[in-house]
Amino acid sequence: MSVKYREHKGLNLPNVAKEVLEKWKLENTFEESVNTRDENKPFVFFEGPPSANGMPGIHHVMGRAIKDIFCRYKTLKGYRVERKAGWDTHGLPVELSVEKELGITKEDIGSKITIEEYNAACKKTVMKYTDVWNKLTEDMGYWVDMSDPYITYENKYIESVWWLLKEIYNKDLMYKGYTIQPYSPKAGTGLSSHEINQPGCYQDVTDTTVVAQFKANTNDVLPENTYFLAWTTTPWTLPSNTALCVGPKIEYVLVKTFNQYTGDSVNLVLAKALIGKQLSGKYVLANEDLTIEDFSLGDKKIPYAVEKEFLGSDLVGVTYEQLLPYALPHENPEKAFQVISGNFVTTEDGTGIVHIAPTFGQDDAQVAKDFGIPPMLVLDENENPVPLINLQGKFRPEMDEFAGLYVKNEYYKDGDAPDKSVDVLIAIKLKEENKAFKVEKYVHSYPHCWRTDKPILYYPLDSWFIKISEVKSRMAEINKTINWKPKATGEGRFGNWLEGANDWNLSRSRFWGIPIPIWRTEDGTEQICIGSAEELKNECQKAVEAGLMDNNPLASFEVGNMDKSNYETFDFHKNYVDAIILVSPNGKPMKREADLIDVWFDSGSMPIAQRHYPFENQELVDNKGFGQADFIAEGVDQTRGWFYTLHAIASIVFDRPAYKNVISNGLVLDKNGVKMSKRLGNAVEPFENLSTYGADATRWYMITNAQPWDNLKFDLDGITEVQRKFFGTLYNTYGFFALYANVDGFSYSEEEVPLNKRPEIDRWVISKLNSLIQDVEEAYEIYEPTKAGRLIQGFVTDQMSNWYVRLCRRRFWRGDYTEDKIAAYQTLYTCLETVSILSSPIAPFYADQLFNDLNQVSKRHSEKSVHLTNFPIVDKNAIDKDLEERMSIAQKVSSMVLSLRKKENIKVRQPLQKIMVPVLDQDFARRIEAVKDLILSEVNVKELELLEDTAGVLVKKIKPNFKTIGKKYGKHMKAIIAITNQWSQDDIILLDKNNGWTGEIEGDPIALEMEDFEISTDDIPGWLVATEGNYTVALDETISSALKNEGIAREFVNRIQNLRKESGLEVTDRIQLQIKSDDKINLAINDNLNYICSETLANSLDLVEKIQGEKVVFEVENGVSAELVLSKV
RNA sequence: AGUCCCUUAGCUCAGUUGGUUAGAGCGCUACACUGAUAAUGUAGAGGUCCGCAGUUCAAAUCUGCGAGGGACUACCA
Repeated sequence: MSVKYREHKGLNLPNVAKEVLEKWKLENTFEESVNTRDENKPFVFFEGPPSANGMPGIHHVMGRAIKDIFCRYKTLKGYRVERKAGWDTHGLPVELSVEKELGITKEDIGSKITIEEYNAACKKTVMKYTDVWNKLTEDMGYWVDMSDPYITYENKYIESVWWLLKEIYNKDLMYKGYTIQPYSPKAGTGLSSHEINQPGCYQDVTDTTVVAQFKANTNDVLPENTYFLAWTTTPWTLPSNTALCVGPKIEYVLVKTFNQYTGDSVNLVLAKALIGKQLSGKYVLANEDLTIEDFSLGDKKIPYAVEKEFLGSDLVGVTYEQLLPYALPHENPEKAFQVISGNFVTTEDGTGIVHIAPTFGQDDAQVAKDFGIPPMLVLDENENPVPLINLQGKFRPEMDEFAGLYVKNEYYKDGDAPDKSVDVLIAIKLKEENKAFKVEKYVHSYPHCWRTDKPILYYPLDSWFIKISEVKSRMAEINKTINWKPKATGEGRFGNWLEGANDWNLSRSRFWGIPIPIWRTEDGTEQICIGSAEELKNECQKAVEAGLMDNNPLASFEVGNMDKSNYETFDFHKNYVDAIILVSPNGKPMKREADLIDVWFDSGSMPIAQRHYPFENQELVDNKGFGQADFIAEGVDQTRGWFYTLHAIASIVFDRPAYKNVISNGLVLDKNGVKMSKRLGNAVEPFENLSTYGADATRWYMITNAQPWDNLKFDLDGITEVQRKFFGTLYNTYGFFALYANVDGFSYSEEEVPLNKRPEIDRWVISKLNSLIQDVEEAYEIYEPTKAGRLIQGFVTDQMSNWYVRLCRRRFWRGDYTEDKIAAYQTLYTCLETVSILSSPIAPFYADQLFNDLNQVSKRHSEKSVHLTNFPIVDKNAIDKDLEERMSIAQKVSSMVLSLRKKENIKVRQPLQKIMVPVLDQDFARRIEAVKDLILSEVNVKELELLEDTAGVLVKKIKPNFKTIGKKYGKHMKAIIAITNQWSQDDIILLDKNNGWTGEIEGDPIALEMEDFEISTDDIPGWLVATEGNYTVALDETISSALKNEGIAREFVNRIQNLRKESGLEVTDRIQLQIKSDDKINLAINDNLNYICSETLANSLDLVEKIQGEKVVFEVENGVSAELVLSKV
């Protein structure tokens, strides 16, 4: 026996991780775990690309632990799980951090710094923290191939993205439209919401506001001369009005009164809640002194009277006359000028009716679109639809007397501004035409361009869209085939989102990203979408031949050559491709559309772009399923991010789901449930955490504490608990095993002791173990890691450690190396080894160490790591539910006896004579008989007596079985309970005799059988009794003198064992004992001499009058102390 | 504003198809057990199962309304 089980000095999980990590590196364990698996049995996993320009947080540990668990699990199941890492490299955060770094702004790009230089800086910055990320990956034990990651800025990647986009383009699912965006006419550029939110952008300004009167077309509800009142702070948008919006649930009134400027009699519609606000000042409610008829223009008071009330929904569909008829929408003008409804309408200010100008407001555009209301777009000289205001911020020619005027005076050069702004002119015009109810100055906060300091407009700007609206029903259908964890996220949040999905706005007016590969003629009549480098090269060639370009920028690119170097001969980024001018079929020059693609399209393309499909890896993607993930996992915040874009692209292009199983995990909050942020200082630093507690404890805590999709309240005390409770117990169980297996030289070299030759407790724990394998496998299979972890933890702490080992201790450390002992070793070994495999996906480091500690001696596996083994196969024959039930009885009964002892203050060390258990059915009798010895030894009692109720001494209790009776006689349940509650002991005996009960309740015949009742014993008169559920136990508490002495002997054994331990003796050392003679204990010792000696490995025990050597004094029981000397032989 | 999720002991969480007295761990108190244990056992204290209404013989569980918390979307992640 040369190799021994490693005996560790204390459990240090961070060190374990370090040691195992070294081993993995040395042995290439990760590569092995992939390469040794069957190539034809792939399990496809997609790694969502993190952005490496920010530091990782503790939530990344959570997300990656989930990914890792299932990849490792599937590996154990024999799948080949390749995991290609990736980096998300484009997008606004990168650009912002570069701008900050260089001290420049978006405006400087192209002037102070070239786009080329700027993009180079972005490229450099984006990978700033790769090392940190790689370290986190390693430290937390996340296995992913970092050696060859996909990077979204690489030309190969972009080429695949372009290919996808062209596929979508070819399906006629792309179009150029517009969205309403903040726009600065002075700067001539759109602004991002980020720019709008910069401090100082919102400034208080005084604007001319108008409450306009929109004349309703008469109908059943509304009389002649009825006007809708709508308030606006931007009168310049009134010519572009195409609808009015009411709140469907808001109450409106019809008010009869007069226009203060013209004196005309008018009927006004406005929200009831705003009468006071609008009809104030001059306006007074008509009364006896001032009737409606009395008014004439010039009077100081204007009477009004409320005529009618209605709900907003009643007004929907009513049409009205255009307020300022300069132009009509070029499309569907007949649908314009009607009342629609929207939930965003409030009665906080204004009139409760909102003027809608779809071309100049985001909400406006949305609500108009929902109701099919056309925006005020007219056709320009080139037949392109444009709004009534041009890009300089001036009214178009259609606006007659207003044509050419800036809509805001601020846009004029200093000194050039007219006295009266457009807003004022419009207000005057409306007043004169009986179209203005009220004109007022109003101070409000309005966004300004941070660069020019001029007010911005919300303006329709060109964007490219994917027609999601056309494919969303198919997307919803495909979504139904995806297994979402949790289900509700897929069906609810994601499903609903799909149903209501808007077209996908792809355009981003930034610099660092994938350019939209569309080239277009100036008049927009011809365009081309480029889908590959080859195509671009060919098109460039045509352009060169047409004389539009001097040379072909892709001249040195060799078509079909997939070498990296070949793909570095050009650059697909904006700085490069914007210089390319292509030629249209009609010979016109085509320029690239200036925008970039939404970065979400980048990451959504990764299933194929990571493999440069279809230019490379066609076989893998087309025939081996690598274009479709078996499994992905990300945070729930990705529902409308990555999950969505993956799904959209795969659905549109391939008509299949991008992933079959998906876990969307919740957030990691601090222990008070507050989101972690640097600002609050409550963020947990992942590296510090990992080095303090170790990856295993952190991962185990995260996974077992809450379901992944619930938010995790991250509490360090929780990790400590896991460390102590789960890993501590597992470690100690192994330590116990190793200690004695080394003493006995157990190396699992003996023949396996057949199950039927092993004792009941061995078969029990093996049965439990196999149940565990089955349950854990199922939990992993349905992507429930929390369940798996909790099951394993329960087995380790409750079954294996606190029951099996506890009850079997003496089998390990007493007696010869018999078959029983070998069985015990084999059993415990099997448990430990199986646990190491089952828990390895969650706790990869510790599990590997445990596995190797065991395997190093036994050599049962040829694999050098637990992660290279196979998931254990359930031995269904070993599962014996009856046995598990029996043991559960033993556990319960033991616990009850211990509780009785406690109640009577009798130490467990004091043996007692007898317990009695009433049995009411033979099944129970058989079961408890089988585990009798275990119970007796656990509770330190000599006999167990089964009490059959022959004499009728047992007091019985009866409980109706609600489940079975409820089904039959639900209505009479209460009556039945009332009856059975009154039954006496005799009634219960009678029930037994008659094998049921029949009767009548409210005229209905009732027939109850024995299975409708549960009969249990309540009490055994004259005994100390504990009852729990259906079990009852009685304890004989008389202590005879023999028992008393045995108790004293056990007390001695306990003290001597403790002494041995304290003196640092090895478990195998033999000792000799001297005890000072004392009448009170002599008998107890002499009667149990053999017992004491064999328990404590004492060669001799002498009772002496005077003891020699260093004595120890202790109290045996109240008032009796003993003196003892222990010496090593 | 919309969509979705969550709410059970001081804390973290279980709670099967509705069914008997709603559980576990941590923490607290006391006592015990232990030649594996950083463990463990027993007992005690601790509950308006967020609220209201409904369905039902029976609701933590199903339905509706509401409250509180959270996430996402409201255009350049």
